[in-house]
Amino acid sequence: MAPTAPIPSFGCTCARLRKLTRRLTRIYDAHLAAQAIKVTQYSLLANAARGERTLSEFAAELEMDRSTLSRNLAPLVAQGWVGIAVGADPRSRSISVTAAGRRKLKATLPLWRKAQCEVEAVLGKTSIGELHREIERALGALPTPSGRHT
Amino acid sequence: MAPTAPIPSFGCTCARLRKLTRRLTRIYDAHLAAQAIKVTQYSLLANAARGERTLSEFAAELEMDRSTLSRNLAPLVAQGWVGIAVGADPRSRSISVTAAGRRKLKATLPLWRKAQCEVEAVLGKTSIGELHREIERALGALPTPSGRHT
DNA sequence: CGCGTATACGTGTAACTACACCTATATGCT
DNA sequence: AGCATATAGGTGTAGTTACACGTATACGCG
Repeated sequence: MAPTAPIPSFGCTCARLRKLTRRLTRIYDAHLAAQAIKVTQYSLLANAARGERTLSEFAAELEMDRSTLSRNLAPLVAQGWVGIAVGADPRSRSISVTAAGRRKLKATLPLWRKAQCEVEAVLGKTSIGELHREIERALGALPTPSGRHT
Repeated sequence: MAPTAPIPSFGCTCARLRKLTRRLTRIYDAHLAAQAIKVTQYSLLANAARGERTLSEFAAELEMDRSTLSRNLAPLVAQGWVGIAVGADPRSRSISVTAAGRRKLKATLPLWRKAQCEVEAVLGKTSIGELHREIERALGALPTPSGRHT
């Protein structure tokens, strides 16, 4: 085959998004490193601080696999920032932020803010607004994980 | 504590982006599952098909850690889709796509296209164009991994 | 030629991510 | 009460991601 066929996927939305995610994550993580916490963990902690919920509820909000969330919480629990207790339904687990977790959030907030500000500065207020709008639009339109099969 | 201080990070660009990435990845992976390949692997394979390069060059293009790329290539090598040979400089590794890899690409392309089309359909041609533009704009503005330290 | 430095990779470690499958408990129906 | 089914989590396995550090080879200078 002479033309070798035009193999695209250089315009793969998913790949482009993943590349951007890699870059952004590195920037945030660099800022948060001073508090020895990653942006993924900080986000989790901040979200958990919104109120006590079960693992399933939390996972559904984040649209993350329950097992993924369970494992991502492990380091936070190990640091004493998050507590996991048996819920009303003994099958469920209630996720809560501890006092230490709240202190950690408070200590990390300025660093996160600096990261966010840097990104906004580099991108420009308008541009980041557009980016957010597009992200939200996509999140609004794209199908949600829906129900698990098994 | 009544006010508890306004802890944000619900507008964290990184977190929103990661959420969107999770959703998109699931969609693409669902389509590609019929060919037992993930979108990350397909992207890697398609990119590798652009020409033989060293690991470092490839990693720089993808803005991915060399060690990450090395490990992500492992499954592709195991499947016989990608070959890794010692380069001109014996320290370097030359990454190439095998004949089997090209066949795999050909077989997978329609599935990827369906995934991409579904995303475009759900988002709408205009919207996905905007999303891409914003992603590219961000990629153009944000600092590149720059130099490794060590 | 030999030594110091820079470069190219690999390994160790750790976290993020998801699917398949297992266990335990709740719930509804008979 | 008893069984079938559904729901909540956990474990196994595998892949994605990056940083710190180690090894090997190249390269330049004395």
